[in-house]
Amino acid sequence: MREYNFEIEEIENGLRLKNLKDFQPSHIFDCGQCFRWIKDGDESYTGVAMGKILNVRRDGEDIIFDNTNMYDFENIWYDYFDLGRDYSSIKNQLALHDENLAKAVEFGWGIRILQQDGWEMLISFIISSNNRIPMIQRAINNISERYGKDLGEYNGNHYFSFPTPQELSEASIEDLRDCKTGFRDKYIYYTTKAVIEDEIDLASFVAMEADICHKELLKFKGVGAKVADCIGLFGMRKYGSFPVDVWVKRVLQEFYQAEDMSLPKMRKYGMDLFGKDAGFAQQYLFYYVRELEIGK
DNA sequence: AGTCAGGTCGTCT
DNA sequence: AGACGACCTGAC
Repeated sequence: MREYNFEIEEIENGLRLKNLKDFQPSHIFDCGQCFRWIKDGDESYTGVAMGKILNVRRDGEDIIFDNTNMYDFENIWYDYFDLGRDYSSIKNQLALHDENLAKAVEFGWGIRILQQDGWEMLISFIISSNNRIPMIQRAINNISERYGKDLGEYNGNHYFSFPTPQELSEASIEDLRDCKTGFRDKYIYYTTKAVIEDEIDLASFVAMEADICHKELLKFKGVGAKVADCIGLFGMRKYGSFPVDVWVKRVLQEFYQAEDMSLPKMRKYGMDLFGKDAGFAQQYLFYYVRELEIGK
């Protein structure tokens, strides 16, 4: 077994993580980075990632991972939850930047940026454009049900993997419209087509230099600056990304004296302001203002 | 009925 | 380069 700076206890059908710092399920799953983790009635979250169903909840000071084992923890969940990163150090650094960021970090103390799948992020964030979270979730769920693999049951519900490019290429534009993707149906269709025909491996984007990665992502239909930044940050480890949506735009205007400038300028403004950790700063700020509806 | 939501695309200066 | 309207969908 590997050595960690927290303790793991194997329990019935899962794991108990003790002394795990900077980890709060609600902060992680509700900070806007993912769409497939749904809160159950018991305050636990169930989601699908890397073809596995996992349930996560807090139990006092501990975190419970249900429906998994040590093997998957070491091979999947450790990296997925970015457990090798020292978030306390990042938070301390950000808190020194300014008062507002300090408050945002305190508010979303348990946020972690998940290391999600690049291909899934590509399609998911295309769907996110000019859309609402419940509808984004529904569309992704429809796509997974119809084109992904049945992963079986957990607590009475069926879960499906997010389809591979090959699997999703079975869908026509009309099929995608039926999944309630709206006008983004053709973006998804042509993006999937491009990935298949040009044999693009989205996982290889992780190794790319951030700027190149961003430019490559912009080549896909339905991917603009904001969506490319989200894909880069959440699916390709580009932590200097600064996705600017309506909320972040408000943040920059409310807290950081930004004028009402264009999106490309806002993006540069944020990246210059926060530097290499801009992506982390963006997440804490986004969660803070959206939860409290600051500036609305 | 009109507006708005994790924006992007196409078209026109 | 930069501005502007259109766009699925459904909830307020």
